[in-house]
Amino acid sequence: MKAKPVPEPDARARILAAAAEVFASIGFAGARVDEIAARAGVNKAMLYYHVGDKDKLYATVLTETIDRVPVALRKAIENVDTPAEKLQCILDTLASLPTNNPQFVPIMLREIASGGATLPDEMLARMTGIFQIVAEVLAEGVRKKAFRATDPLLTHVTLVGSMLFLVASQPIRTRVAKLSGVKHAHTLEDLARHTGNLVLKGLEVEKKKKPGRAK
Amino acid sequence: MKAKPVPEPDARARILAAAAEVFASIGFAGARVDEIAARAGVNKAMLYYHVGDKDKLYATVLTETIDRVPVALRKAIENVDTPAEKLQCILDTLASLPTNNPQFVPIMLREIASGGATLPDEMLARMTGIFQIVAEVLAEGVRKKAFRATDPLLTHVTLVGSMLFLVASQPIRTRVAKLSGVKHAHTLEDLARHTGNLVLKGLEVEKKKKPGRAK
DNA sequence: GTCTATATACCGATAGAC
DNA sequence: GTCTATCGGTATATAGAC
Repeated sequence: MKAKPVPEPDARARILAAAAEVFASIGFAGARVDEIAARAGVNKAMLYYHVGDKDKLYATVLTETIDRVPVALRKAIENVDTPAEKLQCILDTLASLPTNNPQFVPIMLREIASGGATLPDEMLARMTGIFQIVAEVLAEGVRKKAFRATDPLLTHVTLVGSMLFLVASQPIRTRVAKLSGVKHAHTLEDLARHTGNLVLKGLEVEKKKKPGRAK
Repeated sequence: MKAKPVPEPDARARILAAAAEVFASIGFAGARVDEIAARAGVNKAMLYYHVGDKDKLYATVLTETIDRVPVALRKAIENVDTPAEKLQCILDTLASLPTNNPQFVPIMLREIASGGATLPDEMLARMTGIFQIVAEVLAEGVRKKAFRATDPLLTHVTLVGSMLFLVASQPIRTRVAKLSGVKHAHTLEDLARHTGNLVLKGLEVEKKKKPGRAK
């Protein structure tokens, strides 16, 4: 094996990191290639040389950003026993995204807001990787009689969506809390625990009740 | 009282409606004033004459779009008895937003994604109107021993966030479902009921349990 | 591989005729 | 009130020297 074919070991990485920042904070249309280059400390022409045009830049950032999430989720639940604890671990991991992968949440929110209009099927397939993990845990929970049977896709979106929303709304929530004089100051762990307490209970099987009309 | 000072009864309204569409689908930075004018069927110069520049246009759309929501929520719960039913009504109303106020969800998602960086305090105060309603219902539920006491702001965001996310992700979810061969085809009512079943249970008071360590 | 300088296009905004 | 024509600014992208 020969030496790395990549020149300037980290120029490309710096460009992608800067691009992720800018795309996350102002979106694709608002992002300026000049600013990405400046933030990466490279000449704009070098940005085009190393990565490509703006579309290529965004696609690359999107791919790398999304792909890190299923990896983190798998790792988080691999040594956890019960399905309920696994879901809580998934929530904890999502809450930690701003620390480890700060661009994921805003970028994903914007993609959802535009209905994935510009997302190629291949990118959707990557997003499905996250759903697969949650779906597996839900199925395991149902199999072990810990969860009631729900629509996996809807439950996944409810769980992940509320978590992403909670995380993304952190800055706005802080301002709103200040304006209305409400207490705030929640850590990211607080958010995951609150969501867990609120949502996971809805998954529990009914212990002993009247038959009731089930759907 | 004299006749309407506004010329061309609906030109301004058509402009605002077109602007809402475009802002919702591609965001502020991506929106083109020319396209908004074209979609409204007015000359671009008239757009500037009737409404103002792009910033003014967006601020106007944002104000009108947000303000419609608390009104709809108040109306939805005014003749409803129990707090739990009120929350379900709120979810139903949020689920109906794509029908009555299609721009609200994508616009709000984008604002959250950018951390409200460009939102003036006055606009935040308007958003607080939605939170106030949910907070009132939550407080009523706690007072009537129907809900356990939770952090109102976090619970509000969890509830509304999961609902908005569910609604906004409808197009992407449809594509994902098709790609992974999962069943989909949910009506907006299905979404509200699913969220209600999942989240509202987490608010119920524990009937009879061991004291446990609270918080 | 690196950088300057520039081509090319587009977009927001308005001047000014009617 | 309405519209055409256009100005000025800015953005993406690349050509070409080193």
